[in-house]
Amino acid sequence: MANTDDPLSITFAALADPTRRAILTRLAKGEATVGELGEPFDMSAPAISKHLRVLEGAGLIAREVDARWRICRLRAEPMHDAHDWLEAYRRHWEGNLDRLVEFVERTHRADTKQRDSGAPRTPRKKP
Amino acid sequence: MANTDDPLSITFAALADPTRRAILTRLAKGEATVGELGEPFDMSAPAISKHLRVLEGAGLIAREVDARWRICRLRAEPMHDAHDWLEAYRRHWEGNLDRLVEFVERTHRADTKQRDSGAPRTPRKKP
DNA sequence: GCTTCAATTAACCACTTGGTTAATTGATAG
DNA sequence: CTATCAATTAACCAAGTGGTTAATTGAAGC
Repeated sequence: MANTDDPLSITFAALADPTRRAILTRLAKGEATVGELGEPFDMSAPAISKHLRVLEGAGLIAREVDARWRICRLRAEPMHDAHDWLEAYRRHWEGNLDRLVEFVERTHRADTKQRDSGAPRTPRKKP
Repeated sequence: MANTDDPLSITFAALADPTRRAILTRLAKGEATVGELGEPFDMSAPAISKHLRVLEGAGLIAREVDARWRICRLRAEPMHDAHDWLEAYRRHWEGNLDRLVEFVERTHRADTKQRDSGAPRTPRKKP
């Protein structure tokens, strides 16, 4: 997920790591220093620093310098777009719509020996 | 994001690519063959095949063999957990709660020369 | 000035990712 | 049997990831 990737890809990529998600969960409870954020993890300080850079690159956290400390805060806005993107698929998991389609499709084929669905793809030629 | 990663990480990682998201969007409209899915992209067939493997590994699609063709279908269930995870942060982006906290915190510090927030982190010792 | 401490940067490593071209598998059509 | 076609696998490559240890920066405290 290079720096040239689109914002949504960068957001999803940043969320695709349990350490980073745990850091965001911690920050949801309030600001924290880098040291405090890294304390729960069996991981070196540079490793935490890199995770924070990824989160900052995704716009999911902001860092502010306070003397020797860097105070991190959650910036949840990018999650909004990710949430919206997923929202569009809600009907597909609610009520198991896709399983229903599959079931109907499967039984139909068993009867008539042909594939079909509500939004049929362009038929392949079998001359 | 190795195969040993947790399901949520695998889901987010699978979504962190615009080609794969476009494939899912296409499949939301109905089943399709691998060839049909790859047609819109300026990309080789093996590249599409790899993307489909990632999506299948995340449980986001299912493939069924039909003669020479592989019919792909959307399986949106894994998105449900991702959506739920993000949902927990809704209040942080709605109403710009985090910006509010930052504002209050910033003005407070300007007045009293000390940092503080609603859920304060453990204070650092400055002996 | 010297030390200590928080954090980052530098350099390195093993592994993954996203793409390529070439070869392979399986089914269909003559 | 042979040719064709959909799709995958194999082998390869450049770049990115997630981690390490060692070195560096910058502010604080005596």
